[in-house]
Amino acid sequence: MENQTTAMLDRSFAALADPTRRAILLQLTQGEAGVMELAAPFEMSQPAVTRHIKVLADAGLIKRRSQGTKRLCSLSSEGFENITPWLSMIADAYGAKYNQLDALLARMADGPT
Amino acid sequence: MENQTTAMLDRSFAALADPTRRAILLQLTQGEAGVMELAAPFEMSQPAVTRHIKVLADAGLIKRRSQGTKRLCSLSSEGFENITPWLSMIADAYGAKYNQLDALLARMADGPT
DNA sequence: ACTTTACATAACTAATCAGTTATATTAGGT
DNA sequence: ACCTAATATAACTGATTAGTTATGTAAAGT
Repeated sequence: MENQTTAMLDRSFAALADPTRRAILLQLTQGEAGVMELAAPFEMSQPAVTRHIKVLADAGLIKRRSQGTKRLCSLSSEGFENITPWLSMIADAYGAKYNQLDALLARMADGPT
Repeated sequence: MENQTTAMLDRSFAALADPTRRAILLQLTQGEAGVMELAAPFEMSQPAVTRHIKVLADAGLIKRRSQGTKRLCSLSSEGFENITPWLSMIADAYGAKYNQLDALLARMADGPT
C-alpha cells in the first residue's frame, strides 16, 4: 500500500539517476526536440533513447506532443515540483547551517505553473 | 571514461530513489542514530538496512562515526551539494517561469560547510 | 497506392539491485 | 578469558534495468 507521492518520488529520482537521461534533460533546456535529435549525441540505438524518454515522461520530468510524424519533447515542471518539497524537508533539518538549500526549496514551494 | 561528477550524480540520485533510504534520511533529521535504531521502523533484516546505509554513505548523503560498538549515522551535505548545482542548470532553463527553483539552487550554491 | 520518415513495441540478454539467511568481526561488560 | 551487543560481510535469489535487434505503426510526401 504505497502511496502515489512515494512512487512518484521513486520514479523522479530514479529517472535523474542516469547520465543519458540527465543529458537529455540538459539538451531540452535548449528547447523542444524530437526523438531523433535527442538521440543524435549518443552512441545508442533509437529504441534505447525512446525508452529513456518514456522513463522521463513517466517521472513527469518531460512532456510530449505530436507534430506530424514527430514526437516533440519538452521539459515539464511536474517532476521537479515533486522532488523539491521532499528535498526541503531534509533541508529544514540542516537548519541555519544549510539554509541555502532551505531557501531554494521555499522558493520552489511558491511554485509557478 | 566517465568523470567523478557524473558518477557521483548517479549515486546521489539513485540513493534518493528508494523509499527506505529516504525514510532513513528523514529519520536522521531528528539527529544521529545507530544502525539498530534506523532499522527499527522497517520490517526488514539488519543486513538490508546496513546496505541501504552504505548506499547513502557512498552517495555522500550521510556520514558515519564509531562510538564504542555503535556506528552512528548523520546527515552529510556533500551529496546534496552535488545534486543542487546540477538541478540549477535545469532550473535556469525554465527561466522566470520557474525561478523559484532557480533561487533555491542559487542559495545552495552559496553553500556552507 | 507506395515509400519514407519518425517513432513505438516486442522479445531477448547481461548486469545490477534489494532482499534473504548464515556467519564473521569488533568493542565493552563481567 | 568469555559473553553479548552492534554491526559487517558473504553467498545466494528473484526482480528490475539498460541495452540489443527485429518488426510494427502512423503521418507525409510523391
